[in-house]
Amino acid sequence: MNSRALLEKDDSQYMVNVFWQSIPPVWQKTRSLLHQVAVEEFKISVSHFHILRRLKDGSGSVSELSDCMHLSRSNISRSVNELVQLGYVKREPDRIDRRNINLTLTDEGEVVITKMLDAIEFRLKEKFDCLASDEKDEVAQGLALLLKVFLGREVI
Amino acid sequence: MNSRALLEKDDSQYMVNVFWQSIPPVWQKTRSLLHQVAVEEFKISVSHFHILRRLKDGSGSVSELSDCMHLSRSNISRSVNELVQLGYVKREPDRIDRRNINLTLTDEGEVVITKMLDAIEFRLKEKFDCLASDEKDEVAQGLALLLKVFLGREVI
DNA sequence: TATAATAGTTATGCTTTATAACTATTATAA
DNA sequence: TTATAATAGTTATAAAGCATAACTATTATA
Repeated sequence: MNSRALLEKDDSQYMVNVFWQSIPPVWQKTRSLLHQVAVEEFKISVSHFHILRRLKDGSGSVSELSDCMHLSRSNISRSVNELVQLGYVKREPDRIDRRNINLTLTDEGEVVITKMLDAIEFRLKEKFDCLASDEKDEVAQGLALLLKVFLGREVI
Repeated sequence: MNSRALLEKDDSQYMVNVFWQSIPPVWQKTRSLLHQVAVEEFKISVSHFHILRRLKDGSGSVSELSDCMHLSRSNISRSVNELVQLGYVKREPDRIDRRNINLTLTDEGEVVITKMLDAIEFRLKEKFDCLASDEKDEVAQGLALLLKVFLGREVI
């Protein structure tokens, strides 16, 4: 089917169609991928994986994680506790404001999340390498725009 | 930042970055939207919503839903049971192969899922209407390619 | 200084999901 | 044909995920 023709006919209706056909299945596939790596290979939950992933780029707090992951603080708190017991995360109370507890990865946590991200990247690259260079560009531009319109955020 | 420059440097690495930055947040936003409409407005679960959405385009079975939704048959079976009790879905045993039970929407189910999809479409269009026409085109093309490379499927 | 706000934790229960055991029906292979 | 396997669906059970509310400790503010 010629998407151009449809776009000219009713842009937004077509967008909605494309949205339903792509976003949910792509996410399901992604979630299944994360599940394979996190749960089956590394024996932690997908939620744990996301926490480690966020902490990889620097430190964080329960509240910050709660905000960006859209989960309640109580759940993050419990998950963090489990990650601490696994030896992947350490808590360090802030000396200035003692309400804050800073979360950082341990060396072991760093190793584990790096391995997991590598495993996932490997599989993602396998998929993306099937695309021509200009097609990759199109996907990247499309996703960047989607992010902008959906969340008012730019790709860094 | 100039994405073009990055693309020329290392296409797939950049793709993976874009992927992590866009897909999970976009999906979280989407899920939150579905939750608002399905759970808060229409008092059914997001999973129920997806079942009704699949059944809207024709009939289906527990196994088919299980496959495409990546959920176990037992869960689909229970969910379908709840939807039957709500009066949104009806079961019709197949006369040829009596193992199969055909699932279709009732009139009420049809009305409800149509209302829900309209509500969601309204909000999606609100977002997409902020894009210029050529930008919509870019998003649609990007998502179509993503679908193709990710799931080997074409947008209909 | 009393009150409110913030950060985090713990306790509880509901929802979602997976696994396993089961029935009923149809396909297949000896 | 008959015994076995495969398929479709259901039910039971338990585990994981998640939200709400109640709580402690600390800091801000009125």
